[in-house]
Amino acid sequence: MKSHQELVDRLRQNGLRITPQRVAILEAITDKDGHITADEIFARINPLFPYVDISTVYRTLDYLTENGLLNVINLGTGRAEYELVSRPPHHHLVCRHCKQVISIDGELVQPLRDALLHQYGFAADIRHFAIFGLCRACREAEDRE
Amino acid sequence: MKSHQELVDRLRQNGLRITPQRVAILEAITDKDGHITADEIFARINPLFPYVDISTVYRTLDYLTENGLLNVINLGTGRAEYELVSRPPHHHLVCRHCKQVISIDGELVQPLRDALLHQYGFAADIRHFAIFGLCRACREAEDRE
DNA sequence: CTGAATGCAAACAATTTGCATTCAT
DNA sequence: ATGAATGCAAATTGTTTGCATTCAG
Repeated sequence: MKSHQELVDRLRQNGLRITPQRVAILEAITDKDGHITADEIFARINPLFPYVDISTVYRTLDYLTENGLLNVINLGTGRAEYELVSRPPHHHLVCRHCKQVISIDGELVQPLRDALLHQYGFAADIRHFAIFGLCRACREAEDRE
Repeated sequence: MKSHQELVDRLRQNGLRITPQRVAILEAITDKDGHITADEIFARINPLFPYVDISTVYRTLDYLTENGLLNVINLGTGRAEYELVSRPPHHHLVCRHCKQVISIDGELVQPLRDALLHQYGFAADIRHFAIFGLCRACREAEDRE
């Protein structure tokens, strides 16, 4: 659980510009503490700062991603999800039936990462790992049919 | 390498309707032999059958997916990719820098699948596996900076 | 013949862009 | 003061939908 203040400090340290919009957006992200979409951020911010435009949200998300504060994840929902880089390593199991996203920790995936690195020279990004499939509940429901 | 004829036969067997559009779309998919996007299909078909509409392409892709002939993959490119279910199990390594997609075979991932199934009851879809990261070339280029 | 599939045009949703204005440094 | 960031409106891109017409079975 990182406060947005720490992140603002980090922006400042890197010589990046700090604007009220950026602070508000970081706040929305740290509040949610997980992955969040652009329009979710917009929805949270809008009541408090009605003048902030959705395009600013997108631009800021790009900016924060480029500067290493955020990761983008694409979970096949049709909209990009953003999360703090600082979150502990974990992965996403996306149920293709109920669309539920289960977070699991990074350990399980370590052997696979090693294998990919050795055999393909591919450095799997430990934070962009999305695994699609069927969760237990949906699998059981499907068997019952 | 599956001919589109086999697939048309399969449609027929399942009592699904066969139209010239559907045949053309299947043909485009088997020709490409890999993953393909809706507009790629459209681009291939259009010169030959100019009357085929992009909406028909999308509807057909949905239809073929629902009926188990195709898989949808979302590789974070902003557009959905489709591929034949009949392709041997494999996965996609997506380079977040050069956007290259590397296909690897299914073996490597087997241990992880087993672990997910046992520990989380999650049946990872062996065909929808997308792994994001940095390919060798881009990693080396980045180190050099 | 009958319902399913198509073409067309129009609607949508997510995201991006051009440009004049405002603001952080 | 100067270039970067913003708001606004409009454009783009990928995808979906309503509806009258056509076609496969």
